[in-house]
Amino acid sequence: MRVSTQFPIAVHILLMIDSFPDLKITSEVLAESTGSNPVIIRGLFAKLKNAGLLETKSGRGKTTVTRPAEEITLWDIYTAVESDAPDELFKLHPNTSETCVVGSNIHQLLMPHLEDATAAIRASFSKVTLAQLKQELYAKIRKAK
Amino acid sequence: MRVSTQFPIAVHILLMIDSFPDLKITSEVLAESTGSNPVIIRGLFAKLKNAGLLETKSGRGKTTVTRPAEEITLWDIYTAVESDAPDELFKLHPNTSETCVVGSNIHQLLMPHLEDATAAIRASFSKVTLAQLKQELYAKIRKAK
DNA sequence: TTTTTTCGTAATATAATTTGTTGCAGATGA
DNA sequence: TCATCTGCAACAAATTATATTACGAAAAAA
Repeated sequence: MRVSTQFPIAVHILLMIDSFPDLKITSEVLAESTGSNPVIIRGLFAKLKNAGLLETKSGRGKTTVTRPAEEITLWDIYTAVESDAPDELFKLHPNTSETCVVGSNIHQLLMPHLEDATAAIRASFSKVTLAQLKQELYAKIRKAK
Repeated sequence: MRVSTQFPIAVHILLMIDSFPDLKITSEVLAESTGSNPVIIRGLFAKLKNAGLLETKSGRGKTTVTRPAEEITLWDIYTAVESDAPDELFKLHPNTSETCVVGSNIHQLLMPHLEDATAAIRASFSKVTLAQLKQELYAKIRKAK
């Protein structure tokens, strides 16, 4: 099982923008901070905008989080950026035999259990808000001082 | 998030071997049924043996499931075949900036939540046994008749 | 003991996916 | 009008997953 790195980067983006509303946080700055590159960031901008979590302006690097941080969960961010389809989370093998009793049934057999696991992930991620992450971040910064 | 196809294939393998103890189920047969190929199957044999779920004999294609189907869960199979490390399930971006407050903390910040999500998956998969899958398979076969 | 069958594993090749790069059009505000 | 960014397409590179070939070793049957 392998997730792309887009999810943590998306969290990173929202966290930075929401934490430092006065700074000019461009795709370039975020690329630097995330260790990614500007085009990936802009692609994530697009996805996050699409999910109604972010607003961008071309001119002056003014990106804003459109919802209060208390109302954005990790699951919101996750689904903004990656598919939540159980058979994409847990990939199925495409060429199972049609003639074999197991082969012809395995996908349907597994599917409800993959859906359950997906629901479990959703429940877990839904409990954590961006606001909470911000607090945890501040706590870490205070501690480091 | 993308899982490899190894997990469903591993389930497929155990299901077939346990369901048809009288048939000779070789890596070749399984390759045909799963739509994969013999070497992949043998690699999974090795992992499943390593996890104490399977026994193989070179000579006569006699593979046996070493535990009762009631005592093998989807999670057992999953961990036999794939890593259960939270930061492998949900991959983190490797090159975050050390100088940025967010960049230098994001991994530690996210980790506990990824662990929670992983635990949720474990709990979900742990509820389903191979015996249950067998029953569900039989039910499907009966229905199809 | 010889033959047959099948697993075990390494080496290599192919395919799929992800990530990174370059380039430029189109917004936006100074 | 100019500098600054986003948006997006096209392409390149890198990583990962899957498939193939090949051959030795183990086990059982002839």
